[in-house]
Amino acid sequence: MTIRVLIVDDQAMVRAGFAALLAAQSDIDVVGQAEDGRQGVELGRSTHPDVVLMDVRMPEMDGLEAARQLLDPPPGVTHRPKVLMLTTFDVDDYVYEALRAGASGFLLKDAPPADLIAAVRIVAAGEALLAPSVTRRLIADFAKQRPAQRRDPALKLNGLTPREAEVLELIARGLSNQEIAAHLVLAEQTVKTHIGRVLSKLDLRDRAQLVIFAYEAGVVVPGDQ
Amino acid sequence: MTIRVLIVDDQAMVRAGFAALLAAQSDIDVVGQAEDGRQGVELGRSTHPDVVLMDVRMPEMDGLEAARQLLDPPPGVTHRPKVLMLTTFDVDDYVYEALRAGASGFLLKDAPPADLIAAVRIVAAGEALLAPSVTRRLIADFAKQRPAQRRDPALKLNGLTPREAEVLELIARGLSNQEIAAHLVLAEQTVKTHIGRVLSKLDLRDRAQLVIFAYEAGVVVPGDQ
DNA sequence: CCCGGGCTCATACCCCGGTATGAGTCACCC
DNA sequence: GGGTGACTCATACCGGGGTATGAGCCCGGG
Repeated sequence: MTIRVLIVDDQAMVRAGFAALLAAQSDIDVVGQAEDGRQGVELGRSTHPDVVLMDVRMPEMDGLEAARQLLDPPPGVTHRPKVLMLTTFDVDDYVYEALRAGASGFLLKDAPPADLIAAVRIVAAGEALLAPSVTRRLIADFAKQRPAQRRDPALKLNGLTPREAEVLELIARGLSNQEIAAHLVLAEQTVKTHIGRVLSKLDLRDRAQLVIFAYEAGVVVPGDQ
Repeated sequence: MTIRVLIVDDQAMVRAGFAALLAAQSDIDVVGQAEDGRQGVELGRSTHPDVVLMDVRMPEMDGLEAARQLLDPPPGVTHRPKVLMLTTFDVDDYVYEALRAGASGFLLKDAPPADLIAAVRIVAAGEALLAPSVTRRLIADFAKQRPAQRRDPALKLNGLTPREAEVLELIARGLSNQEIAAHLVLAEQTVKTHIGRVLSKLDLRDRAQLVIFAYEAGVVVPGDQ
């Protein structure tokens, strides 16, 4: 079972180098080469590679956009290759863009050839791999935006009772007082009472500020419903 | 300049294996071995290693807690080693805990010896490195919680006008209509008009849901004020 | 030139949300 | 047994928020 690889890079010499390197592996087939993003997307659709080596900076359509199109195909297109991004420069925002788009890896072109080959195999296997400097950034970012967020029952809900915390979460989900009452099988007034206490305990004004607090305190987290 | 390494693992054979492997490298010194977390923290403080190889599961004090203590030292202790977590099992929540605590890497013990050696060097150099399966999880998580968030001027604010977007952000900061009016030098009614249009465009009900939308869409981000 | 969209504002209405006050039940603890 | 705190609910008030309607201003584009 050979790994089908598509190489997308605007520099002919780079393409040739990678192609030669990879084609020399018995388990890897280079099924195509493209010199810009647009062509890369086309070839990606027609040659259905397992792995696309994608340069970041390219004329016509950059690697990020091309990766997005390959990874989020229009209805009808079923094939989704793995994308391994490559860059000459020591990264920056590109990385995050690429990862958000669903890329499986991010390597610097100055990596040892053996690393590149290993990377292709890893990515083809459904795993992922990043250049060490990229990994460091990602971890730092990850740690920063969720600083040692202990998941204990009691967050830092300044002395909220369980019931109050429950109400707070429902508010942060966008429910009205009536809906909360229905949800918890309570009278609407009871809900109001709880909310009143929460507001005073947290020193806030209205439910909009409660929602803000919930997000900032990690009671709810963007993207989990 | 040799790399000073401390090995923390409850299995004597594992310690011996790693020690032999690493000590054979000319640029690596094994400066100590510990068989549980508590001892690991002690030795970490006294032998000031550059890199700590830390097993996750251990009696007495697990690797996570030990890593936390080494990476977030009490006042007075200035030394902060890099921590490279090791595990036998294919990971889970441990990973996230470890990364939040500031670990520089996470490897599976079944990785090739050459990988372990390379990892020590990478981590010592201030970079980071993860096992491919871990990398995949981290990326997936990263991509999920910030889904393809285009950073262009226009987010995905379903056709909001600039003014409307501005109002939305102020709502997401917790301001009342009056305060928004004052802030933008407008009549309160004008603010209401804008909000009304935003609500209908986004198909939402009230300002609380607007706040939720703002966080989910990345108009505002937890922890940036 | 006129048309449309973005922005502004007024008047008027209604209801949800938040406040105030008081009170009843239950569980737990000294 | 009395006290405390969590939870429940009622009645009553009112002000902010959201809706509806209509209108004027300015700008850029057909």
